[in-house]
Amino acid sequence: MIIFNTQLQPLLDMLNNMQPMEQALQTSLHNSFEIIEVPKKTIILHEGKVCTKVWYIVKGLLRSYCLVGDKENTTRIMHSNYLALAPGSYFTQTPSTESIETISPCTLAAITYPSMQQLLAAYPQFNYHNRLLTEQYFYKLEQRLYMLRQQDAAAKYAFFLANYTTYATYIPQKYIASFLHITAETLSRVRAQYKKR
Amino acid sequence: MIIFNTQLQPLLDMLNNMQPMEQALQTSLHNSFEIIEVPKKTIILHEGKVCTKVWYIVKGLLRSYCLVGDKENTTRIMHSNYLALAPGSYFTQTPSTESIETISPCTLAAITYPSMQQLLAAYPQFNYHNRLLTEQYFYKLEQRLYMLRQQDAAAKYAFFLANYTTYATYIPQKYIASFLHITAETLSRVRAQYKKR
DNA sequence: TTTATTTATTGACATATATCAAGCATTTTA
DNA sequence: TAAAATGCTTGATATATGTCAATAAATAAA
Repeated sequence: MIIFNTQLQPLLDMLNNMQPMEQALQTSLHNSFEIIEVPKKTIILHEGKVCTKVWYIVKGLLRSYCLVGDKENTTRIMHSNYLALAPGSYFTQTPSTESIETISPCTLAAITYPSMQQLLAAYPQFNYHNRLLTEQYFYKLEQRLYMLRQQDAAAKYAFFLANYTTYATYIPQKYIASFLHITAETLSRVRAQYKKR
Repeated sequence: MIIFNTQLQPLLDMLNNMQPMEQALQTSLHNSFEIIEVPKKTIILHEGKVCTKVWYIVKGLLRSYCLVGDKENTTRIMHSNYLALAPGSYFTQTPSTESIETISPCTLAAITYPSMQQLLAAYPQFNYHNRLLTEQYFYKLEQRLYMLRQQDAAAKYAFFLANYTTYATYIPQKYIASFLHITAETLSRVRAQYKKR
């Protein structure tokens, strides 16, 4: 096993864990990523633009959001060792309906759509990892739908806490609220109820 | 091009349209499906059971649903030329959290998980179709999330009408209501408002 | 067809959550 | 550090939607 002494190691570990990758693939993969440092509150993908990259989150928190009427809806909250992208836009290479923004200072590893396609073509084995990742994200997407189907605000927040425990503290409440599709005021009241017990 | 004079032709056409399939794959695929007739209100996948099949819908309407508290939530409405499955359960071959039920009498073409895996192993090309299908379903899943994020019941129903026009008439309202995560009474009132104009 | 069952509509009322507003707390900026 | 900006909390009130109930309509069964 090659050891790349970089911030990409957790990503390579995660992929090798799914199915060990041949060395050439690991090297190509490693060389395809560009590490970038991004300050807080930076929009890395603007609504209306095509999502031409996938960002592996080395460190930090991000969220994606879209406008519904005049309201901002947080659609995803993304943390380290997660891939950030706008799937609908990335898959079809058409304009995105959502934006992606950093919540905290982030270290990201970016790979372009063409690079990814090249890797998939050059290393058929890599399609397997790709498929498993898509399936994992599919599952998470289903979970978010299930969250919105909870009975009331308290149940939604309980669901959120159960699934985002580790990061909950670092995410501004207003984003959690818009993620749960409730107002910041309602979330504040729900939390006040929680504290009482 | 081979012509299979059966009810599977639309499925083969759809797949060939993505990327022409070699004849051996088309034949194997064709032979892997079993056509079944299912009456109305039949549960083809029970919650708690593993989803070991994918059903291609030749004719008819189905829905998937899950329980949230004591309420039944319709999670998907599926129509002809669509694949019915419980993705979370199928991908991981673990018990399903949702059931799948026919809304009308259906003609279905079923393929088992092992058969599908065999086809994917025997015909690497078929992985491409598989990936595109997954991406398409991913997109639809995102759409349903977006629907639930609409501002009010009227907006949700408008979204539904815009995306399910063709089938809207044939789906019992109570299922549409639970799909929109509103009560049947609220949906009835929203529709009454619509008619006024 | 006639009856029974299920589904849809409508009204009265209850309730959860949104909205608006003010004050407090925290973070950012100068 | 002070000032400004942003975010959170709490209260008063409005409103959309849920709940319950009764009736009508549509569908299924006898």
